[in-house]
Amino acid sequence: MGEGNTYLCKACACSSVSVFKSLSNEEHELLSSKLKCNFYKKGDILYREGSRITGCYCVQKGVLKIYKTGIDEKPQIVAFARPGDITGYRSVLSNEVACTTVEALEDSEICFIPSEIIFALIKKNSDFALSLIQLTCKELNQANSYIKDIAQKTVKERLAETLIMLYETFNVDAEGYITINLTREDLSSIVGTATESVIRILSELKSEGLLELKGKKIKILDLKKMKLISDSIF
Amino acid sequence: MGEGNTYLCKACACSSVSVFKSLSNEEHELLSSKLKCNFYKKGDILYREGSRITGCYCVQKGVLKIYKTGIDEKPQIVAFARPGDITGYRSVLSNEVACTTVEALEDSEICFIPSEIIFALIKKNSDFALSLIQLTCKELNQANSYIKDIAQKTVKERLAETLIMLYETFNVDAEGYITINLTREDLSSIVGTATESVIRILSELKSEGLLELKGKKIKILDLKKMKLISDSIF
DNA sequence: CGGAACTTTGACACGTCTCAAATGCCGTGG
DNA sequence: CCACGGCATTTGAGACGTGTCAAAGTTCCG
Repeated sequence: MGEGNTYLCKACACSSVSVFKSLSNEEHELLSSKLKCNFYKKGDILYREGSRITGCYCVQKGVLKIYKTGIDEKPQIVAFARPGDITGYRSVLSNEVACTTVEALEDSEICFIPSEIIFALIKKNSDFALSLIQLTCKELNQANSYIKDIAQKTVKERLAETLIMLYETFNVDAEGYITINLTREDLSSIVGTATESVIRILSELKSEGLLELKGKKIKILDLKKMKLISDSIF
Repeated sequence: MGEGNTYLCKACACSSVSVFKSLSNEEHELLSSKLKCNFYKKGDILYREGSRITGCYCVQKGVLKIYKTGIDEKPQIVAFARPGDITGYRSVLSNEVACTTVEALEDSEICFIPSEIIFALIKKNSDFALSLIQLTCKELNQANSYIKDIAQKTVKERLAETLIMLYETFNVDAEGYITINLTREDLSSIVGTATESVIRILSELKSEGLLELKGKKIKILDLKKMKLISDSIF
């Protein structure tokens, strides 16, 4: 729960990336002057499902996992947030309690943007409003696709799909391993399966020569075949 | 594929319900003057996944099913649209090809709203923009919830959940049967399972005294118990 | 009235989950 | 620095849910 020092953040990633690109100079000023950055340690919770939040969060540095809590407290990861991404805007804009829990996967640096600013910008700048709409539309479409996949694909196909998504979202380190530190349990919370199934299928994919495993680290050896599996083409 | 007569629609449901409630009188005028209504027969396709659409659709009368096409052309229903609902706005706003196919479940009357109007209204009226954002946020949250459910619940639990959703969305007729005509296959395309499983579990729920079945028609006898099942509490 | 589409039932195979136990890894505190 | 305890990972065995295929029955609609 620690949140370290708060400092004013003049020119953080938030103002240069993502939905804020349509802001005028003046509006950027307004935004920057109101931002507060915080440090979060790995495992810290930014906010919990059901709590009321008073602004949204823009990732400067680090990675967040965003999940809903299901049966028996089992989490279902619905998204990640990387530098440049914002989260919490849904609850802010709909003026409802948070519908997900957000947790830092690594030590992170996060800007807080008070609700008023968001609303003011929407009122002032219709391009910004449009950007926000397009952002939510894109996420909505991804969510619908995932519903289709999770309903129709096998666990192996979904795991392949998830690994490809992680590969494309987080890139790889010098050795070719995907640059994100997820436990097997985290993986199962994305794929929507049991942890043991993830483990078994990972080693199956390894024995088929498609993956290399080193502890938690995963390297995709044959992206093409992985895509075939993910697309149920075998 | 028939689309019947087109007529100008001065004061249709679209202008009184849903996201358009924040429009000024003047804007209502503008909107109404540009609307074109069409009739669609049961089974008609409004547009297909992958096609480019030039406006969005507002349901006056009837019901639409909205689905994505998956493995082996198997459809996955992601939403319905009833009178007052609009569809297609996602693709319009993101300026992308349609990400779903939309089909009339009954004979329907649908207004077409050209893209320009939508964009003009967003530019002019920030409250309208905000309404649109809130609409997409709500749908996004529902989609995320459904991801969690489909990943964690059994078919029986999801079927119960689906029936409750249909009950709450479409109400019941004089005899208490849910007012929507879905085939067992449609049901399986919502729940994300095989048609035979739907059939088996429906009759299981019937034999448990929770449902009454008359052809395609379904009556919920014990809503409370259905909710318990849906919530995995037995 | 006839044919097509939809529904139902049964048998069977397979994927996936659960539970249990063994092993490995890592950080904490002595 | 090492030993300990706890947590994550791995493996196995068995049960159960669900999907598939096939065939018969039913309903719907032209």
